[in-house]
Amino acid sequence: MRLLTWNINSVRLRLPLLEQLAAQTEADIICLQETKCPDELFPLDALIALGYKHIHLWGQKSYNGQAILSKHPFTLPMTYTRCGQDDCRHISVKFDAFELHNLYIPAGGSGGDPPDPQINPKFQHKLDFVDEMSAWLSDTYTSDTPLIMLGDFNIAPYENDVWSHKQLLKAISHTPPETTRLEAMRTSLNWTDTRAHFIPLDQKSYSWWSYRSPDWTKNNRGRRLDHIWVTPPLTKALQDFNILTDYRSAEKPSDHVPVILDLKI
DNA sequence: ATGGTCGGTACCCGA
Repeated sequence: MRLLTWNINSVRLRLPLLEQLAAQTEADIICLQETKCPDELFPLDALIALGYKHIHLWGQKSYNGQAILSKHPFTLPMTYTRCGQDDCRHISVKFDAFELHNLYIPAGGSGGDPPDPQINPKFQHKLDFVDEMSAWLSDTYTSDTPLIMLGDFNIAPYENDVWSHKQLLKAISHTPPETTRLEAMRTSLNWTDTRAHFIPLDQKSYSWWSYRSPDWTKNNRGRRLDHIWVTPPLTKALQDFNILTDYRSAEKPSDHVPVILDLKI
C-alpha cells in the first residue's frame, strides 16, 4: 500500500505533473492540498483514467481545497468545519485497515509577517486551528484506533526540519508556539511521525522551498512542512518513506514536493 | 538587512 501527500498548488495548472507522478509512483492513494479548484471544475476524468476511481473532493474557488484520490474503495467521506469556517482544510475517508485524514493547516502568514497573534490574525487562526484539531482528535479517537493523518501542516517542528534552526526561530512555521502545539497534537494520540521513524532527527529533511529564491538548489534553504503520521496500531506496518525532492526542479513546479509512505497492508 | 515569486483572479489576496 503506497500513500502519497502533495500540496499541488493548483490541480488544474499541474495536472500533467500529477499524471506523471501517478505513473511514476503507482501510488494507491494520493492526497492533495491547495487544489484551488471548485469541485465542478476538478479534472475527474483524467484521474479516473489513471485508475483513481474513488475520489473524495472538497474544493472552493481560488483558495485551499483538498482531494483524496484512491484506487481502492472507501466509505465515510467526511468534510470538517474548522475554526467556524468551511474553508476546505480537513477531509477524511475510511478504508478497511485505517481511517485517513487529509489536513491543510493555515500558513499563518508568509514572508516576514510577524508571528504575533495580537497583530497577525492569520497567525492566531493557525494556533487556534492546531488547538482545535488536538482537542477534536483526543475527543474522537483513542491511540489504539488505526489512523493515518497527513498533509501540509505548515509547521516544521524539529531543528533539522529547517535550514537554520536559530535563524528561523521567529519565522512563521518554526516558532515555539507552533512547534510546541504540533508536538502536543502528535503526542496526544501517540502518533508516529514517519519522517522521524525513517530518517534520524540529526539529518536534514525538507519538503518545501520558497518560490522567492531564484535557484532553490543553490543554498537549499528548505523546510519540512508536509507530514505523514500514523497511530500505534500501524507502526508495525511501516515499510518505507521517501520525499520526492526532484519534483521541485520540474517545469512549473509546486513549492512543495510529494511525500510517500509505503505500508505492509 | 531586505526583498525576493508564485497561482487565481480580477487589478489584489493568500502562500
